[in-house]
Amino acid sequence: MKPALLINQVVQKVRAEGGRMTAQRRVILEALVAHPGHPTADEIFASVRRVDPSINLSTVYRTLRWLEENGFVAPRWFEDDHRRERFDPLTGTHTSGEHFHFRCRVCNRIIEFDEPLLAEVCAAFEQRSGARVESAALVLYGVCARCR
Amino acid sequence: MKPALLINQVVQKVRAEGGRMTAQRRVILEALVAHPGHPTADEIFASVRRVDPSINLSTVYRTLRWLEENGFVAPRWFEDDHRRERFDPLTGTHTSGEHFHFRCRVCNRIIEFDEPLLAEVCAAFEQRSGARVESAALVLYGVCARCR
DNA sequence: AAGATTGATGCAAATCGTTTGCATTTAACT
DNA sequence: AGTTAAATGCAAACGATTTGCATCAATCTT
Repeated sequence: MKPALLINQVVQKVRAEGGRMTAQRRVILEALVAHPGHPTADEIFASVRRVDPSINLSTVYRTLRWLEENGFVAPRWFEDDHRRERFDPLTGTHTSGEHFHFRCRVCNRIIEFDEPLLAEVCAAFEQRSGARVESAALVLYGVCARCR
Repeated sequence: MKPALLINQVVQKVRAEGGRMTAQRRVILEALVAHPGHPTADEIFASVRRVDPSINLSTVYRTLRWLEENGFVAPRWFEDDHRRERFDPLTGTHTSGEHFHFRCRVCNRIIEFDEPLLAEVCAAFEQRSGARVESAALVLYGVCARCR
């Protein structure tokens, strides 16, 4: 459903920026790709440590920030643990403003969906208010099918 | 449009809970009522200090938490400064799940709206996924009419 | 293939918003 | 007025993220 973010693309971009493809970055990327859903920095850190225990948390953060700045992941926050940043690997299958999240309060899983009505909601608001809408974040909270 | 949260109601609730109506709480409440939009704790703190410079920031937090637990305000986070908690005075004019926010990235103002389509979006998602939706948070980001 | 260059790392300390423990104050009861 | 427990002020703790800096190592040079 959601094709994995391709490591090759990242390598290419790193080099294009005059950066270096380090062992740490490779491990972090692999952890991110392998992770289902929207991991936090220390979930990634935990995976990464199993492969190379010498990797530091700040390296994980720096790598995730780099990925964010270069459009490979997007930061997300959800109302329950709103302080922990979560990283949403971007795949190009849906662009920002066109998809939303559902978070199950039982299993904490996050489900991603496209929602055509959302565009209408934005358009309606623009008309009514005179504002220009540039992006939208919709999060639904509840209990997923599996947990009911 | 948005009727102010009534101090009398709070006083009533405080007493019902066996609590005390202190001078500090009164000042904080007045600051909150006087504040347009969705202030942060230290915006409230700043207002409050002008009236009584001896009030402490932790008292502001404790009071806001109490208001939150008793349904007088709701906590909100927006993507730009996602770390700062904002306090949304609840008025009973619209209930949770039925209203959303627009945030202007120029003036940082937050505009609140009801949006009937949102209920449809939730219903559509429930049908499609089998999940039960309990609440929804929709935030639009862009430039408001005044700032264009 | 060895050396130079400079970007990335590990570590520890800093940051920022929010919370907490505790001794003291004070609102509301008697 | 005196009692008592809730609320305060203060300072210290917190948890997630960031930063400065000395060191390490990918890539470029030769």
